[in-house]
Amino acid sequence: MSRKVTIKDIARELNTTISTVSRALNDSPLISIQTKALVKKKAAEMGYRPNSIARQLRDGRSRTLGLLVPRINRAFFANVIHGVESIAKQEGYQLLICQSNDSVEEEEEAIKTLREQKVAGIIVSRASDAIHDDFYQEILDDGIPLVMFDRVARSLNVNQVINANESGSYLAVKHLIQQGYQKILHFGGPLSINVYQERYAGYVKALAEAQIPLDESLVFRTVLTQEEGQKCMKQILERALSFDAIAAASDFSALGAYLELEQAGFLIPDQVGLVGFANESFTELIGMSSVEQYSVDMGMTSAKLLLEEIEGREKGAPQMHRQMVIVPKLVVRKSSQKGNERR
Amino acid sequence: MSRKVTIKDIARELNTTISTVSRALNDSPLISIQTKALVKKKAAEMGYRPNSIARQLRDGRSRTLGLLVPRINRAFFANVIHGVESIAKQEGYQLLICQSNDSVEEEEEAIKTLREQKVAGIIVSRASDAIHDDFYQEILDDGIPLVMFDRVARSLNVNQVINANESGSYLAVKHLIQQGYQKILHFGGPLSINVYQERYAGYVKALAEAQIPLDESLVFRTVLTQEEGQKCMKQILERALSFDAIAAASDFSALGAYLELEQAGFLIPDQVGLVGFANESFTELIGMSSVEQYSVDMGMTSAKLLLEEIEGREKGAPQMHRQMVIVPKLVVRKSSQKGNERR
DNA sequence: CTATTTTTTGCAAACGTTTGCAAAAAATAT
DNA sequence: ATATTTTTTGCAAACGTTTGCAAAAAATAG
Repeated sequence: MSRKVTIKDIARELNTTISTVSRALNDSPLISIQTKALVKKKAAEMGYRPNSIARQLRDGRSRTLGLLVPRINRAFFANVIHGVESIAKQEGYQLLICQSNDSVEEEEEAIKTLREQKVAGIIVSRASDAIHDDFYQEILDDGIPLVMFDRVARSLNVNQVINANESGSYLAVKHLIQQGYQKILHFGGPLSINVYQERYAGYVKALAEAQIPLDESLVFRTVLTQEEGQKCMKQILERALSFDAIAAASDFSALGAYLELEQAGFLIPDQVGLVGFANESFTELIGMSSVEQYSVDMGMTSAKLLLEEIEGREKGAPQMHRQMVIVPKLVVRKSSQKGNERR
Repeated sequence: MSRKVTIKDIARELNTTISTVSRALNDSPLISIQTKALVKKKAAEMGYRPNSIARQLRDGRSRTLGLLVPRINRAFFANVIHGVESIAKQEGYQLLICQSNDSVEEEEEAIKTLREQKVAGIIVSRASDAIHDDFYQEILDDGIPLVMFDRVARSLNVNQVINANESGSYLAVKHLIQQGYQKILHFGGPLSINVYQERYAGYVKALAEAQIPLDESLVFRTVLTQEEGQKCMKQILERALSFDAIAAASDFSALGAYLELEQAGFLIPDQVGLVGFANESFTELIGMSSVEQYSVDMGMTSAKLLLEEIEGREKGAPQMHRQMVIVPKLVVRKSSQKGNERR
């Protein structure tokens, strides 16, 4: 029935004008308490709901944040979303969530629609096949508040929230070495993505420190998904490559390897040590060591950073780009502890 | 620099009017191909981006769908979101995603903001502590296109996409019985939520069919999370309650039980059989039988239903409320197959 | 009781679109 | 050439808000 009640309707009922109604509902000091009460009562009575579209159009800003992730149904990103959402809600912002399905095209498409929606700012983690940064430079040039997290464009002067990936990976590999493993494989991702480049660097660093010569034939690129991990492991076994541990840049590829090894009858951790990355919830269940990334905090931090930027701009504060680095933690479980060396 | 380019700016540059520009950009047949080309070229050149806020205000409908789930970081819902998102994107709709954190208050709050955002329609799965339906009746009365999925209000005349929960649960329990288990516990949820009521009904039905008398002391309500499952299991063991299997209405509570049993030295499936519900990805890893719910399809179906409803209204088609029932599948794994009876 | 100040209200413009209707321009028919 | 039709363009209103400024009402001062 009462299709849509507007402030106009309320004004008519009350024999007053829309300005009065608007101000009353917004608790403007210009309005007497009596009228305020009157208006509010009538508004409630008539079932008035503010039209935020109209409001947004009127005053430019939209109180909606855009959030773009590679995939929603992955624990890491789901947790980040959760973190962002909690802060956004707290500050009265809506969230527009998109996924790029790890494709640059979809990523650019999503950004485009987010911009058309006039979001107040954007939080993004890049697709795994992203290469160039000019796209984001453009967003910055246009003055859209932006925060990148996890998979970022390091070269860009932009707010970013990242993991100390190198040190996380370093910790993992160092741990493997301390456990007595010698020939450690690395399952990594494309070096064009900061996180994989950095995790690789951590691997290299730990080996160097232990004076183990780097053997590039032990390094496998773009082994990130469970399928890829399993397939890669299978090929390695077929080729009878000699190794005794795997430091994976992804829990999923580690899982693939784990399943393949188990099926092939290898003993973990006695014959092969295994460490993943991200501490996805399944790792606990199968006793796989991994690197905790504090994903929820990452989301909360990203949201806070973005909101500060947005509000700073509104106040005309000097612009500033911050980089927050979250220090990860190695979670040691069974998969990387050789029985005879367990303390 | 070029803060925001509007059709007005384009019109000025081209010495024409906004109506022409608008029509040209929208490929109206009223405009000559030459002007269309001219306008489009200029628009691209000036970096014009349509302001969808203005567009939405102008023509009422918003091409944004509201999606409200209890929790984002849970595989089932993440997959549903994924499904909804794929259809929405395909049809050119945005998605506004909210979570209720399983609280009715937050749920109502979220619905309120979704309505203020003037979403074209809403897809919702209710909080686990939801009781009454009048809230949703109101939304229906206001003519907002609505689809409920999974946790729905069965009594309401509203579009719904649900699982055949009863038959899923029935299959699970029947399977346990066939495997030779006799004293089967049920870990359930509040009966005010359709899914738990129905899963309980399936449990009851399977027992009745096998002529096993129903023993209410074997039924535990509100054992849904991993923590609850673990705690409940612990108490059961302490009380030395006699049982040989568990049919859980949630994979998470089943997981809790699994861990507690394992810790207590019980053998699964030899001493205790276990079946969960939802087929969360971790179930495969630990070999736990479960009921597949086709979550991505559920999301896609919900989105399609909602879009049909929305477009039907625009065309003034007769209103209709559909109920889609997805038939679940029992996935049998190790946790419910007694060694000696394995075929 | 009038003059001044303070408080409260109303008018009207603006945000960026889309679109019905009228007007102008171009094309066709006489 | 003019009259008629068809194609293309422009004018102006509308969507529901917020807000600067002027006007009215109420309160205070003289």
